[in-house]
Amino acid sequence: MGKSTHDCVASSGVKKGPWTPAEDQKLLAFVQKHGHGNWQSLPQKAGLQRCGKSCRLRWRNYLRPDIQRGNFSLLEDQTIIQLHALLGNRWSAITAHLPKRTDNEVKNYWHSRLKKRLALKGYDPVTHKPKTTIFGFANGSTDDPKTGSNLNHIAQWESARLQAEARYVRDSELHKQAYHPYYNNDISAASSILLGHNKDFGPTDQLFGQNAPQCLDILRAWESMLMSNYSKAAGGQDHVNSFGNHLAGDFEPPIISAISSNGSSLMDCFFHEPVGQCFDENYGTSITEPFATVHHKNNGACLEDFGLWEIIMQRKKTIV
DNA sequence: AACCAAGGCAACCGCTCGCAG
DNA sequence: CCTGCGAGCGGTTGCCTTGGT
Repeated sequence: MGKSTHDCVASSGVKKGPWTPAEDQKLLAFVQKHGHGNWQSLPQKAGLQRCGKSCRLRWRNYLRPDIQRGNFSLLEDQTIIQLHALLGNRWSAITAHLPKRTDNEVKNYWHSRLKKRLALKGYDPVTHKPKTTIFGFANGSTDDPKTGSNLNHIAQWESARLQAEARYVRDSELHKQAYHPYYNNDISAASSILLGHNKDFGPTDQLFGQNAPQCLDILRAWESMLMSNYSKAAGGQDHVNSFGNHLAGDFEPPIISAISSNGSSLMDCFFHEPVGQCFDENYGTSITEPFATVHHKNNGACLEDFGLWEIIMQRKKTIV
């Protein structure tokens, strides 16, 4: 397409650079009174020596009344990180979940803070995978103590990614449904339905019909795979997961134990725990504990081994 | 106090998309 | 279908501030 005719050009009378308070006041007053309408014609009408594009940016990124300025909260940090893992550099899509922030602000914040923070923790800010190969431990080196600590982080990262995905889909797909477990914040019911624990609801597909949330689809597929692996493992035979990683035949997914012992499941963990606990500085507690348990109890098996990563990457293409 | 480097952030640039004619 | 225009988006730039020496 090339350069559009409306692009700001260095023609005479068009000012560039930082906006002055007087210019801000002119733009603000005009938009509040008339609306912005056509940005190209706005500068002339408002008496500004700026191009329309510059006016639009100034309004969107600074003057809009619904913008919240100031420090980002922990929750906002985590939301951005999780959504970036899911969506990549799609700042407008990410910002859609932070209604009081601008895409420019989120983008700047990512580049100046969050990216570095991830790097410090040993994650590639682009792929959100650990910089040290994620597959190292899956190649038979599960007894490496260094790997063990990585596993914990990986598991936490995966869970947070999934949670972001769940929230993303939930927000976009379910918010208009009047009667729905999620809509009513009855997450436990939703997860129970998926696991067939709640006899008050029919099968998942009957309940959701064609509006079945895809995040749940992912979890369902994952748990299905887990069950499948477990059933094979219970037979005492070694098996190989979808990544071709070898799993010892005597491993016992603790998720199974959790379901049978107290009726809750990994699904419950995903939806019950507040996002704010996912990435505390010390990677301490929270939703990720079940995964840590997975690691400890199963001699190094992790989400990767259960094929969740593969499912997410496949689903990511269809959801976004 | 002066200088310098690094970081943060507002603004710009160039490209793509959607839509109307 | 093609073209041009307006709007939106993501990458980049460059100025300003801050902190260290």
